[in-house]
Amino acid sequence: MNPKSTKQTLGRVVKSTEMPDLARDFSPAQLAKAINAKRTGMKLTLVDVAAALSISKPTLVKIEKGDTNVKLSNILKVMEYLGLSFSIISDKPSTTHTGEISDDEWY
Amino acid sequence: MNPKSTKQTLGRVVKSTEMPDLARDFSPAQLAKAINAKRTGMKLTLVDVAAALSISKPTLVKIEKGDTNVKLSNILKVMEYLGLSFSIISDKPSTTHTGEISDDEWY
DNA sequence: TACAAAAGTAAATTATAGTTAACTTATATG
DNA sequence: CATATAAGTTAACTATAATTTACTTTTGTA
Repeated sequence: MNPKSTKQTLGRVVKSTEMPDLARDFSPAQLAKAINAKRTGMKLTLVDVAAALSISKPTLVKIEKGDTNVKLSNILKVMEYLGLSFSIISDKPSTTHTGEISDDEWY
Repeated sequence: MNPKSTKQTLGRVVKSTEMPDLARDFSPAQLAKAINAKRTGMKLTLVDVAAALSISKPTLVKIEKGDTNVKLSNILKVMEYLGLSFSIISDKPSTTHTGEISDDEWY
């Protein structure tokens, strides 16, 4: 029941390639899914994107499989092209200081 | 005036190595700064971290200089070790759908 | 200011990511 | 089904990231 590849929405079953929940904690697999979902959602082929960014198809495939043995620069190219970006999260909930800031207590 | 390396906080000037504003739009330079700020804030040396993660010091330096010609796996090792993580952002503000989801309109 | 520890750089070598080209499944769609 | 288009894989090769070692520079501190 409830396989990841289908979703019930107001009685209508939606088969996807669905956008992963980007609020979740980061994982390479999640990034891969987001990239693949974006690309397919935009109706672009692997060859389209690879050619547009001057990267090879095998590299794009690696990225969409969640392989982390890939240069960051290539991943960023793809993300930017598809309209994805990162934000950086710090474990310790950043304390939203209004008061004094000692020189190295922020972390 | 207002150089990036100092900050006025309730009359006290704080020289840093300051945690970058993680809410800002992502850039490799920002990531580099966050990593360097975390490491130094935690009083760890380049050698400490490099040794703990079995990566070389020159690679760590590249990462902290914002060089993107580095494997994602190495960056993720460092980030995890220091308690940093990514979240993935989609350009188009994700429409917070409650209603119908057509099969490829999410992007 | 001298000493130590950390930061950062450089060059030579090794490991491996990335490329190209060709091929093999898959997925549509006429 | 037959054909086409995209996805995904493979192998040989090239480009370059990563490592090691050693050195230079910076920074902090007794």
